[in-house]
Amino acid sequence: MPASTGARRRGAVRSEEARLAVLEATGRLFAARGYDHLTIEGIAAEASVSKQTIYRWWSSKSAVVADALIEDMLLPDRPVVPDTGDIRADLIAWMQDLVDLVAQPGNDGLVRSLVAAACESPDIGARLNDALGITATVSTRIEAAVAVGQLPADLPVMEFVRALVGGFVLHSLERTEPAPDAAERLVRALLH
Amino acid sequence: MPASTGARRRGAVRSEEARLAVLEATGRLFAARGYDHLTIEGIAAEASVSKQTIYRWWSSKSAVVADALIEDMLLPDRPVVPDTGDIRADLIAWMQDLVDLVAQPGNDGLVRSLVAAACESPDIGARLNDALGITATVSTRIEAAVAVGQLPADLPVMEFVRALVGGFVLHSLERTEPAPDAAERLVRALLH
DNA sequence: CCGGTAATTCGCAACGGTGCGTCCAGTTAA
DNA sequence: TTAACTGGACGCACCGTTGCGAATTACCGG
Repeated sequence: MPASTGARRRGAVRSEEARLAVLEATGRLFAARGYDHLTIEGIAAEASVSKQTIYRWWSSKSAVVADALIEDMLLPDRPVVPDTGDIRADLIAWMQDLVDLVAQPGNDGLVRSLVAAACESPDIGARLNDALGITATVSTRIEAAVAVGQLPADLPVMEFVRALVGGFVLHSLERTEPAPDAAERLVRALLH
Repeated sequence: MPASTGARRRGAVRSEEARLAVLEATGRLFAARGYDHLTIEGIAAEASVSKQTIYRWWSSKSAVVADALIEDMLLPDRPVVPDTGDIRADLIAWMQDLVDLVAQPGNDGLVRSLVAAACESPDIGARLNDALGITATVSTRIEAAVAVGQLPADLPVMEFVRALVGGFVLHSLERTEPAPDAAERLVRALLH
């Protein structure tokens, strides 16, 4: 670790090309076959990189996935919570976007794969909320609703969001065809 | 075909002893090392049973775990939702029991293991709710609260419960020390 | 300024280990 | 007789590690 000052490093420098190839390959395989069928050797082959190059920089499969998650290689464009002033309608619209997203052909196992990864790695678990767009979009929208009095001032925002996303995740784990009004029902369960 | 009378089976019958030994061994190993470190060969050894005997009756690791789940080999005694008449206090008490349960020494990875298993198997996923005691206790308690007017009549009960349990599960995945008032906050997020 | 050397990267290829899922042989029980 | 049992072996996939040669890059002495 040749850090800030003094100890300068000598020798070849890390190949950014290889690094990106690994993360992109991880994203492709993750989407195509899911987290549990992901293997280091498979990633290496897909990225046209040697296995050692992966082991040199990442300690495990979950570390690679965590990095790919950070660099936005795993998830397609995440829905954004709209702000029409009506918090209920906005949350329903957002949840519906989420439902539609995972209903698309290639994305059936996507949530399950993410959750599986989170089960295995604390790093990914901590970022699971972020991955589904919570901090970035939902909680700020909730706080705005609290500010204008649409929601009680003492609402535990973090827990509220967790319940919302958690309900969505549990539903995904059940693998049942989501009802047409699934998004609306889930939001209504929280906003009654 | 081997119906009521007449058509008798020939040959040895399935050993109930072996069947139970497998499920009990699965329960022990699941609690001790978690779902992902569970192996068929490990179960066979722990149960003093040949690997073939497992493959004869179960198609995969997750099938064995699903059966063990059904036969209550995986989870310690599950908390029951009390009924004092105050739905909020009851839910908080139940949720606190749940938090305390997984806070016990051996149980840290229990929820994560269950969720990991649910990710891999539709069978287990469908039963995850049951496993955490939903149908048996929570939803009936909720419906009772609806009946006496403590909760709105049009509350989507199933979704409400999913949100409650989902919030708990997501919190487990984050691996953060639960705050002392975590149970209370989660319930308050749903009951405001 | 130039060439040597040391450090660090990469790719390739192999290693022993573990678990998979299957198969066969022999034994035991309905 | 027939099916379930035990025990052992098989090839396969992937693991995580190691050794090797080649390329790259900094430093250092001429």
